[in-house]
Amino acid sequence: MNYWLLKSEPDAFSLNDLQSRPNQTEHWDGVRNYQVRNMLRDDIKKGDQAFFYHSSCKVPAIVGVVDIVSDGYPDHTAFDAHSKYFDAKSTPESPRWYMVDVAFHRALKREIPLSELKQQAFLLDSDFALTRKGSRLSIMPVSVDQWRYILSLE
DNA sequence: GCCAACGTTGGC
DNA sequence: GCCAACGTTGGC
Repeated sequence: MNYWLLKSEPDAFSLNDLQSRPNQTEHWDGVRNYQVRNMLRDDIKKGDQAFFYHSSCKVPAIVGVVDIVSDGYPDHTAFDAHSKYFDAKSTPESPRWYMVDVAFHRALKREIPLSELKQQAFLLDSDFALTRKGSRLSIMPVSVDQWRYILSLE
């Protein structure tokens, strides 16, 4: 079992939005970055867990935990000419983009802001991807030790 | 294959 | 709104 961090802009899709969905489940679609695509296609598996991170907002922070409830499968929004995620170069026969399904697990007892994570020597020393300079990936791996450490800050 | 131009992300 | 850091595109 592996751990991840998923970024989302709360104005577009927040943890509360996920909790409000039918079955508290949603497709994690629209990823159009090859490095993240590879993770979705090859590495992220049903049964994994991920932090839900709010980005591009007043207080960027880890706000909750979600369950990965599917393996990666082709992102069908790429096939839909009306979708903003349409990509003519991705076809059902040869899909270019992938997604997984995620389910609400729980909200953290308190939000853990990025500013606080940046002050944690353990995370800096262990090369935590979120606080790494220039890191812009919308999905990133979290080690078991990092996962437990962050939960201990709750 | 290089690299300039452009677009995007996301913290501040 | 600014801007640093990346990623992508396309001419050559």
